Amino acid sequence: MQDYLEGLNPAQKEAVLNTEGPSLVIAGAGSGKTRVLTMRIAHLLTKGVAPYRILALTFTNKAAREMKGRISAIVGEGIARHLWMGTFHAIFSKILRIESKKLGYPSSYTIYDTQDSKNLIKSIVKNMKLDSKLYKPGEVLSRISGAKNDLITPQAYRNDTKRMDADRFSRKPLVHEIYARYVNECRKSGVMDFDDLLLNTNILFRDHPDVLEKYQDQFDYILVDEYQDTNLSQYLIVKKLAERHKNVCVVGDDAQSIYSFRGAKIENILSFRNDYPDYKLFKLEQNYRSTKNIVNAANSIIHRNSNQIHKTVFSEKEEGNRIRIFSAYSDVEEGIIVANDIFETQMRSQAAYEDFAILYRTNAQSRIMEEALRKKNMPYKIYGGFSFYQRKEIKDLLAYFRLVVNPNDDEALKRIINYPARGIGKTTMDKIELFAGNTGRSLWAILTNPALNNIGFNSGTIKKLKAFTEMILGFGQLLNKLPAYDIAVKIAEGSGMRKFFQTDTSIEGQSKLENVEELLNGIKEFSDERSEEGKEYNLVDFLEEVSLLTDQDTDKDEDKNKVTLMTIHSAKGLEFKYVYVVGVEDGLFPSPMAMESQKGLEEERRLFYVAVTRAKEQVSISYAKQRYKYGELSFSKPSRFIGEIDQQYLEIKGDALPGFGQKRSARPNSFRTRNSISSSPSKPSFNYKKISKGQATSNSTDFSGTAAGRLKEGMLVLHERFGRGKVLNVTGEAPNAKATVLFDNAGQKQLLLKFAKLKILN
DNA sequence: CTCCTATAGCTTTTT
DNA sequence: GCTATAGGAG
Repeated sequence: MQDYLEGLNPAQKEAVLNTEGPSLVIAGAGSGKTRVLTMRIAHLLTKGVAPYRILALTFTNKAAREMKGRISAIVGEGIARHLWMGTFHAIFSKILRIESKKLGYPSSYTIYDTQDSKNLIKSIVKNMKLDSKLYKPGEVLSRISGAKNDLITPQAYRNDTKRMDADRFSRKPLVHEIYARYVNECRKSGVMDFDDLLLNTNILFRDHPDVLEKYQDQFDYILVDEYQDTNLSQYLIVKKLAERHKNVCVVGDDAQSIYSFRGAKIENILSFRNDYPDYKLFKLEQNYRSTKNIVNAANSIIHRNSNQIHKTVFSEKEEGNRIRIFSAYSDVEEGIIVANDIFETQMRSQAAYEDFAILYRTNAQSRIMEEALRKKNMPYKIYGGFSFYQRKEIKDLLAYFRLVVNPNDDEALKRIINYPARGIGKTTMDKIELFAGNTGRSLWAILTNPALNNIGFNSGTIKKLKAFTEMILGFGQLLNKLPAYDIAVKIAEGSGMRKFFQTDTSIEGQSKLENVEELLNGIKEFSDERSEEGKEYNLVDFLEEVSLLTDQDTDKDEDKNKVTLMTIHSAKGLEFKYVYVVGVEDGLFPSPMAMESQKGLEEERRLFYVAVTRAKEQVSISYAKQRYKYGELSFSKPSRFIGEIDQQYLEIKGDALPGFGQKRSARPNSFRTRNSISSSPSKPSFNYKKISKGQATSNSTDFSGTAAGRLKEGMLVLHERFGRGKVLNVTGEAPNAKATVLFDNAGQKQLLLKFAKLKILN
C-alpha cells in the first residue's frame, strides 16, 4: 500500500504528505500536478479518511474521471466511488438540487446552456423594443455572466458606476434592465444557467448558515485543481467551505491562467497566502514531460510576463530537437505542410497517430487542417466546435426531456412545441408569449390555464395546443414510475421524433436518426452504470449530467490512435509527443481582441506557453502569409510571439521569418513586443541558423507595388514553390492586386502579387 | 402555417 | 465560408 509514494520526487512527496492546513502547490507545466493530487487523495484515504469527507474540484469532467480512475486503482473502486469529485458546476448543481427548496427553486430545475441563455436574451431585447444590432445576445450575456461571477445582482449592478459607465460607453445603457428581466425569466421558468449554479451556491451558503455548516462539517479536506482559473464566485465557495477545517489544498500554475475572459481571477492564486497566512508552499519545478529545449524555450516566452509567482521550471531529459518554425504561403498550404510532416514523422519515428496534436487559437481554423489530413487519408479527431450534444436533433430531444421534467422551462418549450411540425406557428406563439409576459407566468402556465380560450384562438388551434400539453403531461406521469431509459424511448416515440427521422430517407435524416438512437443508448448506459453504483438514475439525473458535459468528455473507443485537433484552451492539461501550433500570426494569435491591453497580451502569451508546453519531444510552429477570414482573403505577419522565443532554441525552416535573416541589423526589434520586460533573463540573440532548403531566394523576382502592373492575362510565370504556371486573370489594384494562376503541378491558385514571388517567363 | 431562398453578419477562447 | 434570420411564395 505504501508503494504509491515511490517514484515521487522530494517536492512532490512533501506536497502529498502534508495534508493538514492550507497548502498552495505551484505546479509548473508537466511537473506531475495530477499525480500529486491523486496521491494526496489516495494518501488521505489510506490514512482512513472517509471518502465522502473529501471534496475535490476540477475544471473538466474528464480530469475528474481520470483522477477517480487512478485513485480507484490504488484504494479500490468501492471507496473512490464515494469521493465528492467533479467540476465546480457538477458538484454544486448536485448540492443545489438537494437544497433547492430553500432557494425557491424546484428540485427538478433544469439548466440553460449558452444557446438557451442567448435565445432568452434575444426575446427580452425584442420585448423591450431595443435595437438588436446594438444589444447582441452574446455580448449582453457576457456582461450578465461577468456580473454573476462577481456576485453582482441586478440591483447592485444599477449602483455599480463602473459597470453602468462601461455599458453607457458601449451604447448599451439598458443591460442592467435586461439582466433584471433575465433573472426573473429564469426564476419563473425554474431554470439556472451555468453561472447560477455557482452564484446560487453562494446565496445558499450566505442565507442558510445551517446548510453551510453542514457542508463545512462534511468536507474535512478540500482540494482544488487549476486554482488559477477560478473566478470570484468559485473562490468564495471554496473559502467558505474551508473556513472550518482549513484543510484546503489548491493546485495550479499562474503561468497557465488562460480563462480571464470568463471571469477567472489570477489574483486568487497570487493572493492565497493573504487568505491563509499560515499556508505551506510547495513548488513543483521539475518538468518530466518535455525535453530541455522545449522547457527552456517555454521559459523564455513566459519570463516576459510581469505578474507571476517566481519559479524555475527545468527538465533533466535530453536536449532534444529545436522548435521548428514553418512559414506557409497560405492557410491551405500550412495544412499541407503540417499533414505531410506528420505523415513523414510518423513513418520515420514509428510513432502512432495519437502522438500528434494540431493546436490552434480558434475553432474556425480546424476545417483547413481537417481537409489537409483527409486528403492524406490520415485519421483524426476534432474536439470542440460541433459536439454531439450540440446537434439540433439531440438538443431537440433533450428539450423534450427537459420539458417533461420541468414544464416551466420556456426555452425548451419554444424549441419543440412545433417540432416535429404540429401546426402551432409563430402567430400563435407570439400571442402566448405576449400573454405570458404580461402576466408574469411561464408559457406552460398559460397553455394549461383554462383561460386559454379567452385569448382569442380558434378552436383548431386550441385543440392542437391541448394535444401538446396532454402529451407532455402524459410523459410526466411516467417520471416516477419508469427508469430514465424507458421514458426516453417513450418520449422519442410519442413526440413523433423517431418517426420524423425514419420517414426522412436523406443521408442527413438517417444520420440524425442514428444520433437519436445513440442518445437513447447513452441513457441506457448511464442507467446501467448508475444502478451498479447504487446511485440515482432517473431522467432528472441524466439531464443534469448531460447539461454539464462537454465533448471533451465523450472519448470513444473508435477515437483511439488518431491525430488530435483542438484549441489550445482545450489542450490544457494534456500532452503529446509531437505538437503543431498553427496559425501563429499577429491578428490571430495573439487575438486582435486581446492585443490592445497589456493584460490581454499577457494572457495570450500564457496561452502560447500552454501550447508549447504540451509537447514531449517536438514543437512545430507555423504561420501562413495569407488566409481566408470570413471568406475574404487577408494577409498576416508572423506572430510577435515567435520572435519572443529565445532564438537559440529555434530551427527556421524554408523561408520562415522573411526579411528577418538578411535585413536583421536594420530592425532588430521588429518581432519584440513593446511590452517585453527588460529584466528578461533570456537575452534574445538573433543569430539563429537559417536553414534554407537549398533553393536560393532570388532577389530579382520580387513583385511589389507597381511591378504588379506588368502582369497580364495569359503570361507564363514561375513561382518559387509552385513552379511554372499560366496567368488566368489579374484583378484589383496595387497593392492588393491578385492573380489567378494555373500551375502545371500545383493546380489553380489565387496569388497576392505583393507577396508572391513570381518571375515572368515570356 | 410551412417551406424555401437570399443575405447579413460573423469568430476568440468554455463550464 | 458558414449559420441564423428575414422575407416571399405556396
